[in-house]
Amino acid sequence: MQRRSPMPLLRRGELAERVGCNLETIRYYEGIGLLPHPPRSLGRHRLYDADLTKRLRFILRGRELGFSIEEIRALLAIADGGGGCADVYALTTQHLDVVKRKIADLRKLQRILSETAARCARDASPDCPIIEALAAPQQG
Amino acid sequence: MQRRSPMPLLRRGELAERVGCNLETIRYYEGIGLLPHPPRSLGRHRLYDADLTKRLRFILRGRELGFSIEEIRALLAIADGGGGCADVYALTTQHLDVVKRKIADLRKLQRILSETAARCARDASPDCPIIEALAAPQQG
DNA sequence: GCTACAATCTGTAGGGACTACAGGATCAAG
DNA sequence: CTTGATCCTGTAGTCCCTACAGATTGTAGC
Repeated sequence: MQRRSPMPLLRRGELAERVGCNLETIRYYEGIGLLPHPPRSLGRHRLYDADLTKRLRFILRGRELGFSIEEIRALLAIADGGGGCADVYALTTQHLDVVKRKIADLRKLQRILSETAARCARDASPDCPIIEALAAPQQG
Repeated sequence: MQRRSPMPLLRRGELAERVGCNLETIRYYEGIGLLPHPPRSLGRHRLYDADLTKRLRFILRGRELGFSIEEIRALLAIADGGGGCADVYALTTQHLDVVKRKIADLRKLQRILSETAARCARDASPDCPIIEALAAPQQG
């Protein structure tokens, strides 16, 4: 059990910098109950240990991966509860579908954007193909 | 010039249904100055012609493609001004970069999600690989 | 110990892009 | 002419933060 100060209790600003988020975001997550109330210093300053840091990283990671706050709340509940890997699996594959659809949409968008940009004369001509493309969605 | 009633002036609800958006969205776009004030009926009900419908479609299409309201405002200004295809090109390619980055991120996410989901035992075991993956981002 | 100055505390307001609601007026059909 | 759907207006709520103001600590130098 190596407990030789692996982390010397961070304050909010330090934690924010370490995990790479806005420091108000931390307070926000505490406010909505994703992050538990941390212990405080004598002067009521929040103090974060490794566990809380890990939990915050979990939340941020989930957000980064596109999970909603409520989805993350569910994941955390399962993680806290210990069991229910099946639930996590369901949540994840469900989310995976959303991600796949999003990628497909963006790829279509990319194609449209680059095609129209390629056709663009890049001059001051009044008939811009990009504008046309935006104006006429799918009129066959 | 075939002006034999190509469209018989739509009211807000009809327009919303036709273009496929929430009817409050139309009023919102009018409020922020993307959509001009339409003519009204005797009883102050908004009446939309083909031009306004087209403009709304333009806006919705732009949003769908991920342009921000301000970007669309710029595109519309250029379209209204007539010239400046070069500006449109700049805006589009710039946006294309964002889209490309987003696709790359989502692909990475997709890989992570499907890999972890595949490793998931789908039982009630306490050590869920998905939870682990979320908890430990990139600790080498 | 005292003085600066940075960091944190609190509550609350703002932002982007909508969406919903309440209470009243108008429209189209019967 | 009445009924029920639609529309009007202004305003409040949603989601997920982000920023600000004014007061309070924490800390480093002297």
